[in-house]
Amino acid sequence: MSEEATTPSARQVELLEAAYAYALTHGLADLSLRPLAAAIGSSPRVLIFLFGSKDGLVRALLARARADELALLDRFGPAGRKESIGLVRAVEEVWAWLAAPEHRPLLRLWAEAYARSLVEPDGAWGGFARRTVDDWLDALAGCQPPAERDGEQGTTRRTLALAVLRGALLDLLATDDEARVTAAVRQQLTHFGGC
Amino acid sequence: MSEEATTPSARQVELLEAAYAYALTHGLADLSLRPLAAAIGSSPRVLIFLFGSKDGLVRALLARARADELALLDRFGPAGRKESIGLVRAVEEVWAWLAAPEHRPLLRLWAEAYARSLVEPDGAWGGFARRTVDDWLDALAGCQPPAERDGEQGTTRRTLALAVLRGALLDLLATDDEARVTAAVRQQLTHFGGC
DNA sequence: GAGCTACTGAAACAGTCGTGTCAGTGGGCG
DNA sequence: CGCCCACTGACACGACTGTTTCAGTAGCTC
Repeated sequence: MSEEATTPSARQVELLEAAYAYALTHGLADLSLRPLAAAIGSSPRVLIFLFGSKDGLVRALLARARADELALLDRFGPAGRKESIGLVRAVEEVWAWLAAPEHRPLLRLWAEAYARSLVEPDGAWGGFARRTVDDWLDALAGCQPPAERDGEQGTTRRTLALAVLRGALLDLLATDDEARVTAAVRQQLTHFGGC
Repeated sequence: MSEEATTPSARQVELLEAAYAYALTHGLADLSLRPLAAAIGSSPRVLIFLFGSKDGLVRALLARARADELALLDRFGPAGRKESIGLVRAVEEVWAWLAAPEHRPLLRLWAEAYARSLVEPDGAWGGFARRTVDDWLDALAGCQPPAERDGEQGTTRRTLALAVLRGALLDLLATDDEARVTAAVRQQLTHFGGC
């Protein structure tokens, strides 16, 4: 049914991983087959052969990035967990991950893909932003106690939590001022629980 | 001193305005001179002549977009105002503007430029994200009462306000779910003032 | 009228893009 | 051995890209 339902071959995942590392430092916007192939020790011919087309490669790269994202989310909000940790602790822990300098490249790539998918909803980028919002809202919902999770107020609270995380991340990526931005997130957490 | 300190000619601002309208609907990422020129009734030759290069044109377009942004900010936080309206009201009013459907294209363009300037800080896009964060923080500072404005807590509060606005905007652009996102912003406002 | 400035059209330049063609390689398995 | 299959190199195709060259044209001032 899908155009690429076949299990990826060993060589395919090897090249995808190399291309992913390349994309993390060079960005996806002006990604070009020839420079990429030269950098990862391959050739445009092979990339086209393995991924079908450049669009296919980009789709694979976006899926790869999303896998990293989902792996992060799984650490905090495994939907079927016994006891939920609550939104406050979830935001706290997620922010620690987002603010870590070693994750900057991935988050820049994420921002790039997100923005691009807003401008042109069709093609390889299509739906990335939408998908990522749903991923995160679901994960945050998994962190809320059941009583809070359902109902309008629960939706509102996790939407707000996501907004704070995303907005703070944008600020951090632009200014690199971790002290100021982290202080803002902390400020939110103190007001978020009580009241 | 600057490479383009000359006052823009009438024809230049006319074409810039047309190109700006084009960029608002088509995005900046894969902007190309020939299709753009054809759409606005000009020619690649003329665009190069008037703006020096494609980079010059992109820079002019980004400056044009920033002008729109600064015009918005001026409406809320004119730095030398007699009485400050406070962060809560500022966020409230700014959000009303951001959530208006007719501003969607501008905000998509903004997100695109922001993300791109994160990935490649050099070139025409360079520094856009950084500049825009400073613009907004300054504007929000202008809305805070003087006693709150200075000091660490004031900085933290306006950083948080900006993060909520930006994060909510990202959500809105991706999901178009104005009711949910606006509810989240409102929720924040009730907690923001009191406590 | 001459001369200057601002703008414009047509065509071509060198380069890069994604992709297709054709001919192989090497290894596992019958 | 021979066959197949995943993979690969060299190369060319056509369609773009930003930019340049050359040759203007309108309008203004002197």
